[in-house]
Amino acid sequence: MLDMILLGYLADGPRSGYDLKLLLETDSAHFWHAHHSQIYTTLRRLERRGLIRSRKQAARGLQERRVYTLAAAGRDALETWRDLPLLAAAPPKDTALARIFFAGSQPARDLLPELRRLRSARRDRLTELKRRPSIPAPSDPDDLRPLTRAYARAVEALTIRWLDELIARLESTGARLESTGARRGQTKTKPRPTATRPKRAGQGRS
Amino acid sequence: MLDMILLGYLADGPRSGYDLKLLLETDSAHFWHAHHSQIYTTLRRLERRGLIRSRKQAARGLQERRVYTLAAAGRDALETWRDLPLLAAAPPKDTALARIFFAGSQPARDLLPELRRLRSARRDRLTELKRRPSIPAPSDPDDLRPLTRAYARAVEALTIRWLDELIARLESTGARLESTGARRGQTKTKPRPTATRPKRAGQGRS
DNA sequence: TCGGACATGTAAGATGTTACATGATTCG
DNA sequence: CGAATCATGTAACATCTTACATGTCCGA
Repeated sequence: MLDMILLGYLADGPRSGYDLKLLLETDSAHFWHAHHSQIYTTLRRLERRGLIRSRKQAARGLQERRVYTLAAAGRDALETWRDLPLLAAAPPKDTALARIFFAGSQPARDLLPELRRLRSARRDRLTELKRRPSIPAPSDPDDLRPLTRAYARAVEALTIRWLDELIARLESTGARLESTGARRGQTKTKPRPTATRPKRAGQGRS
Repeated sequence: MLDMILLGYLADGPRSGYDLKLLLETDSAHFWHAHHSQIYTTLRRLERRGLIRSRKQAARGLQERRVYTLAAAGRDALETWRDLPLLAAAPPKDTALARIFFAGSQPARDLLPELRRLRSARRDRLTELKRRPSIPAPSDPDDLRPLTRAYARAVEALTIRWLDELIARLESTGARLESTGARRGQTKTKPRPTATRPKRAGQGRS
């Protein structure tokens, strides 16, 4: 897949490895991620296979960079990929959800502060998605790229709402766990835990 | 991560590799995926490292199976994982979205049928998520597992809605490409000549 | 002159995919 | 009897992560 993403961007015009790294971090962060090490090695591999070509470019006042262009074989590969069935869609892998899924039980487990941090990170992601305009591409006449960003924004908003509900729920059912640790078993819901605004969770035991 | 998911399920009780494979395919398909080959090799690795133990179990009338149980070291590893910060959340990787992102431009590109197939697959996924009740786990007193499924359902619903809009949009702006070409196109600033339309685009009705 | 952005790489190891392989039991 | 489901594996390969490594240029 990374191959195709790199070829996809190179179809817009010549790009350096660094350019592509920045594009992945910004323009397409909502559907893919790669470390720079992987980007550079993948570019070299694509070049060895003749899908792209590179030349060194020493711009005045700038460090030397290696600029890649799409070769004919690369354009063909991209075409082939685009003709592939769109199905067999990405099996989702969400480590944060996995953590929540298996967070259960622990008596004094401090899941809540973690969830709040997660929510805040997701809010940042949403702001970032809203702030940065899509980079317009001539090869995207139907505005598919901005539309995928709109989708990503909607997913972020949904995620934040879900986290809100989850946090509210845990606050009401588990507030006492944060004050008195070390108790396990049937902890039934106390009628009045605290106000809707809980104090910050400190570690009571030493 | 797969390590932790397997340990997480083994914390509920003894399970065979096959059990875990089924759990991944059903119970946790909404946040993770693994092939059986990876599951079996990972279990062997976890056993070599002393995190889990296994014994062969030849049930009458059934093929022999190898049943794993969580060892003390495994329980510790799970605890450590649960204490890790929840952040640095899964960098999203969505191949379908990548395909749509880079689908642009091609004059007679048949994206629409593919999108319809994708939507239908997502609808199946949603039905599946609704149909199958969450497997109740004693180690999940706060119902976090069903709640992550509820989240996954909401994401599916959102995805389907987005695909609906996208399809509608492409139908209206690109209808003339599929029909006889008589319709005037509006909206886009793209002066598209209706010239280079190939007759058939792949669906082999003879 | 120091830190941050620019810019590019290598290497080891972990993780994940695809293909190959085997064999039992159950149901129609 | 054949297909589906149960059940477990190996091997080759591709992909991805983490750490190490090296420099330049620009502004404060």
